[in-house]
Amino acid sequence: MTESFDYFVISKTLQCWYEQNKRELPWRETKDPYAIWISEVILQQTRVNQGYDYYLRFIRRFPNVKALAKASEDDVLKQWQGLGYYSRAHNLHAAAKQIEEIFHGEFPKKYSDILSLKGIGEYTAAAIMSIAYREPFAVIDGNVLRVISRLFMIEEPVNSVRGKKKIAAIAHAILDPQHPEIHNQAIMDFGATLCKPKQPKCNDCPLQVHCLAFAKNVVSEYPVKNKSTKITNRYFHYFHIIHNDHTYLCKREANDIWKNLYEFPLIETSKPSTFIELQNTASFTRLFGANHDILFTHQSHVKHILSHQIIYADFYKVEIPDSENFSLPDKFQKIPAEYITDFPVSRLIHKYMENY
DNA sequence: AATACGGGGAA
DNA sequence: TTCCCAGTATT
Repeated sequence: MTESFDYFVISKTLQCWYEQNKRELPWRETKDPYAIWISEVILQQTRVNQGYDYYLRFIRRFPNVKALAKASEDDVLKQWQGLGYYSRAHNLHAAAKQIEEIFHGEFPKKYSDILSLKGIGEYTAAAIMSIAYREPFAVIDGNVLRVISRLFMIEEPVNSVRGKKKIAAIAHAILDPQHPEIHNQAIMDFGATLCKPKQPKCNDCPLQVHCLAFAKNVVSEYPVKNKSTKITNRYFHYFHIIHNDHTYLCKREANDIWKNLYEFPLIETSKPSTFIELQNTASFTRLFGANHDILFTHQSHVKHILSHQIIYADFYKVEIPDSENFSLPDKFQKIPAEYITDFPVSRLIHKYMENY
């Protein structure tokens, strides 16, 4: 009894704080489940500032499920270019088609149906249920994990199953079922702007009296977390081929970084390699044969840092005389030079194209 | 239960 | 440098 009352006070305090301090955001102007969905997927593992413009552009280009479903894969990827985690765009596109075919173009209203859509997990399903339909589902994202882990001094790592279950139980317990959409957005905004990972503003915190970690002066030790995996090094060698004002691009199909994005013909090596060493590989011969009239020029060496890998990329300009008879296998698309910007590419390729 | 998946911003 | 962000899918 006293416990549930305490939970109620916590939610009310958060909601009150939210009304005074919430950020004005475009996806908070609508109850359209489609728009809410797009915003939530864009914001997966992505800060509001980074996703803001993408949201506006995406909604303008694909205003509803039908528009997204009938768009081309490349068009959707192109809108996503630069945002990262490209499977989100792929899944968004697939889910729009799911909605068209399975739910007859109407965005589903049941939690289980929403959860069945590609790219929607427990967090996003709960966010849509609560924000678009005002149903009592508690969201659990990075902010909620941190806020609850501090408030209740959760000792289990938040990235362990036990820790997550413990926090999920509390998240549901403190949810105000009368105002789930306000509660959920309140606790996330609170975590993002006040109960931050570094330098939380405990002095301004309206939940200070409820916070066990603050009482023991150990806020900075929470959330407890298992250490992350280590990073790997990769070595990419790209060939920007120029032949009759055309170049070649290839779509990345493997389950790897940048899946479904395009890039120049690539040779990846397990160690740093000079051009001479590259020339002696079977991959090189497959691309360029034994043709001696080709002029290779080293253009740039780039260190590209991702979350769990570092890519060392060399770019070579490959000039082939117009008179030369040259072609590559079908998986490489021959592209007129002026069309290369039509293809969705990684940040790494985009930067090269900009400087070229 | 672990790992892969981008890119950027803050300290 | 390190952390981590309105997480999900795969292994």
